[in-house]
Amino acid sequence: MAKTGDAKGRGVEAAEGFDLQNFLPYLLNQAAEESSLSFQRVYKDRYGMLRTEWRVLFHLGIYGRMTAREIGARSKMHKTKISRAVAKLAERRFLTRERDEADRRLEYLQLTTAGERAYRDLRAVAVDYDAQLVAQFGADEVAVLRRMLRRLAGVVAD
Amino acid sequence: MAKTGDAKGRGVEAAEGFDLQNFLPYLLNQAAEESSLSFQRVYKDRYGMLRTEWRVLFHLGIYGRMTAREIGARSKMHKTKISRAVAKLAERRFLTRERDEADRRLEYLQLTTAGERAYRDLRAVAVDYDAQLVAQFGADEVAVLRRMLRRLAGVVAD
DNA sequence: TGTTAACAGTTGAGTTTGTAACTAACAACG
DNA sequence: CGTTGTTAGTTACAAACTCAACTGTTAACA
Repeated sequence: MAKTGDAKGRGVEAAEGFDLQNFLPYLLNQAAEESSLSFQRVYKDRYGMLRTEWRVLFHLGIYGRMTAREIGARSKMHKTKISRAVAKLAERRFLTRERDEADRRLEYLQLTTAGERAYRDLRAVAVDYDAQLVAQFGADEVAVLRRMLRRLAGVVAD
Repeated sequence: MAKTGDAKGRGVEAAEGFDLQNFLPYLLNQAAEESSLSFQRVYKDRYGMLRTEWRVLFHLGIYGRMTAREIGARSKMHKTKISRAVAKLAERRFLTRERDEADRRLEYLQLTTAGERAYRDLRAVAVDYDAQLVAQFGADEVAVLRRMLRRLAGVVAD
């Protein structure tokens, strides 16, 4: 009963009512990409960092000394990405690696002074940027948004 | 006045109150990635498609015959990604390419019967999956979410 | 018209990512 | 102890992405 009269001109049953712009995975990706752009420019241009790298930097900046495994557990990033990000950050002297002598598989990562400086700098940018993103909505709306996103992201605790 | 007494144990000023889990670009990425996973498994396992490919497929399925340029304008995907996705879909006989004789730079893309079949199959999965994602929230909440995401994605009209 | 700019789409080189296999170390249990 | 399994982290290779340069075509306008 759908009005699919003009299959040529209008596309295959647009009338069946599937809207890509409302498909959550697609919509989330679009929003995520768009909202990452400006911040990406900063960490990329200012520090030559990749997304994985600022994430590792922030994890260490926020939560302090921890192992790659813990970063993986918190962020759900794959361990190879973390491994490579850590290698780059270490090379740039943004963090130090310290072997755990009790369990020599583990390596504790910690920001150096330079790493902390970079973290604080980027954190300030992030705070401003987030505020700017949030400013276009009401506080209650933002609370709803954050709660739903956390749920969709599968964040249980922290 | 922030209680940063245990810099070693707690990390660098967690007290300054920056929470990665609330930073919108990060949170959006987490939610987007997580929510894409199940659907990705379907188009990947069932059709060996990449994300760009199902997107192109859906654009043609929903909106009908159009050029690569139009797909790019709607989806904000880079033209090289689209070019390669189109090449793959054409190779699999999911779409046909037709040169515009009035402006020979343009090429109209259109799904074949096989392409349409794949589109309908995946659309059905997408509809179910979206419903399932949405089911865990209230209808009003979802409306708020979608509106905010569209805004963040920079969707003006359509 | 002839020249220059702009546009649609493709290709190639270098970079980043994903997958699987790998090393090194610990754990469990006979 | 010694075998087997598991874990933390790395590496190798292939797939995918990015960016810039390219082809072919149309538009602008002197």
